Amino acid sequence: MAKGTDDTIAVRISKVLADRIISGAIEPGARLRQDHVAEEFNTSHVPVREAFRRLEAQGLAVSEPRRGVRVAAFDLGEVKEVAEMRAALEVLALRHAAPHLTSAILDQAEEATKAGDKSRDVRSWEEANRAFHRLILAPCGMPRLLATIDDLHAASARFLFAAWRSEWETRTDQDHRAILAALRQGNAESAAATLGRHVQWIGRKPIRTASGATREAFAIVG
Amino acid sequence: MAKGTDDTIAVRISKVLADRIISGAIEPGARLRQDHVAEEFNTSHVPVREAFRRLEAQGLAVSEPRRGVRVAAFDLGEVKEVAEMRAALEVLALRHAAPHLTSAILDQAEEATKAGDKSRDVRSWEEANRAFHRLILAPCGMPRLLATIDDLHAASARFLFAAWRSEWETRTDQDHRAILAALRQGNAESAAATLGRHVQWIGRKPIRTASGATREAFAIVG
DNA sequence: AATGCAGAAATTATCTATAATTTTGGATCG
DNA sequence: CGATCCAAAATTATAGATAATTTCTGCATT
Repeated sequence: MAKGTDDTIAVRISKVLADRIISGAIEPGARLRQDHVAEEFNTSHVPVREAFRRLEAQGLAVSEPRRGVRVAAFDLGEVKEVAEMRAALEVLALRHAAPHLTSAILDQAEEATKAGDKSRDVRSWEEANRAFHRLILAPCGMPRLLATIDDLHAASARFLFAAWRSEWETRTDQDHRAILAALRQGNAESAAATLGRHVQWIGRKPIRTASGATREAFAIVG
Repeated sequence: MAKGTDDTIAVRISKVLADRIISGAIEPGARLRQDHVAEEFNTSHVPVREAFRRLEAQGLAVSEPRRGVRVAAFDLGEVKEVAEMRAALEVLALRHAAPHLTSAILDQAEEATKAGDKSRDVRSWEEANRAFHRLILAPCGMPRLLATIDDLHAASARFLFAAWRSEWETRTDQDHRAILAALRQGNAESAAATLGRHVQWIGRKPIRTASGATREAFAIVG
């Protein structure tokens, strides 16, 4: 992964901050103070502000004019919303990608699935899962659609990490295998239908809050 | 239309530029020079750069690091892509909005349809059409989905204005009426199906290029 | 005539400084 | 004791200036 030495400073900052927000290192609702960030990266606040605009566009931060920018909050409603948007858009992408899928690509996707099944922590499972989806969708050749899906995946990952902060139980992903089987048989519609259901699978999990009470956490697990 | 006096300057600039790009006042591929824009708006270039980031996020501009930003180009492929994304997402939004639609809203939507049918120029037709879609979709209560659909509408409008720069023939929108009728009968699925087909209706039109040759122009007409 | 190089001009990216706004802490008053 | 208001501090927004990069232009060379 090229760390983009030719990237502008603003892009580099936005990538680092995006990673922190997604991983949960910065809490939802936390303020992002431009001077603090600027100091950390040894820059002025101007590129920091541009980085904030990028995060805003991705839906990872929200800004109120003259009141600063803070990490976007999210609730069960947004988890559902993202799941449904992903279902609609990934199905569309897969329908267009299917004719261009080679067995080489499908083999790679199978490898990604196996890697996910073997993962012993959320982070590597998420990475493998994202790789699977990207592999089978990328050949659709629709850049705008893929960019939108990427942003939704970032949001999904955030929900996931918020719920399964550390514990993770390995599980074999039957959906991924069913999708691959259907694609190998040239049955794009069946694959798309499974994918549509798959990404709407919302996992539930009780987590302990800081105050000691327990509440349910939700995340897209597909 | 609140011109947002409390908006930040960057937001104001981005709105004006977005309007120019959508209307075709600035050609696709044209460079956006920050100092020139800054001079025009009597500001420094810093808010201009932030405005550029916003346009980029909306897909109206593309930027290459250290080489500046230019108005995004588009081709038939992207017109189709946007049409399909709109179909997928607007159908989703309508399914969620349907239970919350009141007859008052549907009446307003019918007014918008009539206004569109009476329009004698592209600009006012587009405005009425957008109002119709927004009215029936907004009650879905999914802010992220609505924001994405808005961006797609902006892109659609751009395609439309590029093709039908001035001439426009009035026509009665049967699809809008069919959608409203289905919604009034509580048949959300039928309305959604019609909407899905409706926004994928791509108009074709021969236009004369600067060099005198004719080529086909395409636009989403729904 | 085409190609390549050098210097100039233009443009972008960043930094430092200033102005404006909001938040906060504390003192005063009801 | 609590609410309100004012002043100080913190933070954001913008401006003006500087450094670095790219693009342009003209001239020399093949």
